[in-house]
Amino acid sequence: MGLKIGEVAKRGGVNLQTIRYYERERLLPKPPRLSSGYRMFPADAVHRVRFIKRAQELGFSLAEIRELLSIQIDPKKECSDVQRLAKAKIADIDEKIRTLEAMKRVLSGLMQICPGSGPSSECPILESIHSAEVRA
Amino acid sequence: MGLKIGEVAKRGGVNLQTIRYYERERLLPKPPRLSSGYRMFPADAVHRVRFIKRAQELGFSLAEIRELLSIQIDPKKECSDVQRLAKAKIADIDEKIRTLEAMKRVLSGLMQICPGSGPSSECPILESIHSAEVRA
DNA sequence: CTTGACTCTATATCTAGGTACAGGGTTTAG
DNA sequence: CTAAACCCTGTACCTAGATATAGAGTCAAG
Repeated sequence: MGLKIGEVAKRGGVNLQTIRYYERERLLPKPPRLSSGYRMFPADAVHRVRFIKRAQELGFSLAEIRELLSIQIDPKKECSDVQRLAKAKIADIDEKIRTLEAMKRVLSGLMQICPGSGPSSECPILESIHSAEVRA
Repeated sequence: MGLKIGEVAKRGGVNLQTIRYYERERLLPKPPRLSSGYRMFPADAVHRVRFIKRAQELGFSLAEIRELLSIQIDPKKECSDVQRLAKAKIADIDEKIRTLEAMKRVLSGLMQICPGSGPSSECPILESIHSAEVRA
């Protein structure tokens, strides 16, 4: 019973080196070793790895994921701790979206005034970049 | 006539090392040197630096900015080349916004089902991350 | 003429999240 | 028994966009 590192990596859908990296970064607990020194992971290490990848997809950094994992494990921690992190992350996401929308507005505006032909030396897009400012 | 590197950095609003970095990365042309080896920049190097920072604010990478600059300088290049880059960049931005909105939807959904109190071991947010999937 | 501000090159460091390689030891199938 | 496939540690490398440091040379003011 127990999985060797290659199996955890394959089932978790990540590179083998990534498993060792997560262990170093304290995202996975240090597993017991065989007498040969081989790591033997409990089966739920695979779930842990997938949790990490899913949380990354949701925009959490590894540092934040480490915090989520510690909340999950610590029985003194509460749901509200998780909510706090989720709320902060939503605010982050909103901020990023606002910035991107501002960028898009500026670029779209420039596209409309550019004739799309003629020498680039007179291109209004290039001219405008000289004075463009993005604000979220 | 001509500016030393520190002056260009100060007026361009960037670190002095950044000027040398931009030169290495071919974002700024190699300036002539005094007999001492000091770089002497033409006055418009400052405009070039500001152009780079503005384009970064618009979401262009340094590689893309290098291309924008080459378009601007090459008299054979056309406005349409600039439009092509701007259009691609808008598509990039849209893609990023869609991804972020998908993340936000997932997180917001999780927030709503979480009671906000009780032990984290039963937190539906944590449980859901185990099966969450983000799609733009 | 000295001193402080400036510049030079080359190299190292940083963040974030990994990936790759070298040089070994172990396990398993045949 | 041997060879492939696996694992170990330690170290180096990668992207992107810079920033910092070391050690040396130069310039300008008083």
